[in-house]
Amino acid sequence: MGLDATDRRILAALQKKGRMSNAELSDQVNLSPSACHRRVQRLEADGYIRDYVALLDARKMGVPTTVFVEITLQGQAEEVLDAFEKAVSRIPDVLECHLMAGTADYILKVVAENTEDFARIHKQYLSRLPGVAQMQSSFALRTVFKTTALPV
Amino acid sequence: MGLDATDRRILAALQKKGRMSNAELSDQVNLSPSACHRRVQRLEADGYIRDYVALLDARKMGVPTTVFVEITLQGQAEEVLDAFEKAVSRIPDVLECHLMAGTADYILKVVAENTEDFARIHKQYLSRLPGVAQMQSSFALRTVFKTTALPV
DNA sequence: CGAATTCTTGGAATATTATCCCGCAATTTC
DNA sequence: GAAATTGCGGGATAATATTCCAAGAATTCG
Repeated sequence: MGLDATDRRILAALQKKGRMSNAELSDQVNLSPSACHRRVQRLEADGYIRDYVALLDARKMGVPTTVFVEITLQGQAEEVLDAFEKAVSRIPDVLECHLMAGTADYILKVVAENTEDFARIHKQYLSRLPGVAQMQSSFALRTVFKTTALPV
Repeated sequence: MGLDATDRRILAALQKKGRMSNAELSDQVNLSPSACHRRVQRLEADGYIRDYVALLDARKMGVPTTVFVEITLQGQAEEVLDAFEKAVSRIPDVLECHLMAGTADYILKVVAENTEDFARIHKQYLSRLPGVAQMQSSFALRTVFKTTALPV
């Protein structure tokens, strides 16, 4: 893959703390600042690091509720899927959309203020999605944990 | 909630590009650099911004496969749940764990290299989780989209 | 085995950026 | 209406990123 142990340590560190200063990072991976900086630039240029983002607190932002929505479409013609995906991608409350194996269905991850707010999202967006045969929503009572850090 | 329109613009921008320089950010939100910086510090201190992280490319990192695992436990005694959650949180390939409403079950989001690798994860970790009555794994064929950005 | 090439390193110089301090203006409070 | 509070912009300074260069290790090739 082209990653040595030092690269992996860099990636592991930046996955946890993306705004770590280069000096601190170079310290953690036992490299001089300039060598470390070069590696980070390479990892960015080669696409291992896709982005740096701020993660917000869902509770503080007023969307503490996560809902998983399983959707079965009426058919699997490509146009049906395309139209569905295009429509889904415009819903701001949907954070993830996965095409699943098996019967042609999707899983969406949706965030909402609460149950009522999800009802609004359902009415306003989900119920209007094209090509839907069946929809089943499952509420998360509590997020036990959640990370964006891939195993390195 | 204590957030005005400028705060929201700051949060929206940092959710997309967490390493934006303060000068660039202040420009986007029509604020002087110093005022903008002060707001960011407040948003961090008040916990609206939880973290800055680097997002890695799952494909490049060799884990292009996402699997959702639904788990039903044998009982809902608190000790059973605690033991289960504690054990799950030690599996590096599990990125998310949610306690779901309804029958006491969980949804896990797992990443793997491929189907075989998921078999390894299943054998090595999932099959050994305590208190499990039933487990059903669903493979994602394709991630249509995925974002960490909450609606602001 | 040795020379040449390539690759990666560390340190120093420079440019960029973050951070803090100050005075000012607007709004609120009494 | 005066005092206090809040948020602003500009400027000084400290921290940080970024680039350049020469030297050392690893690899290739004759």
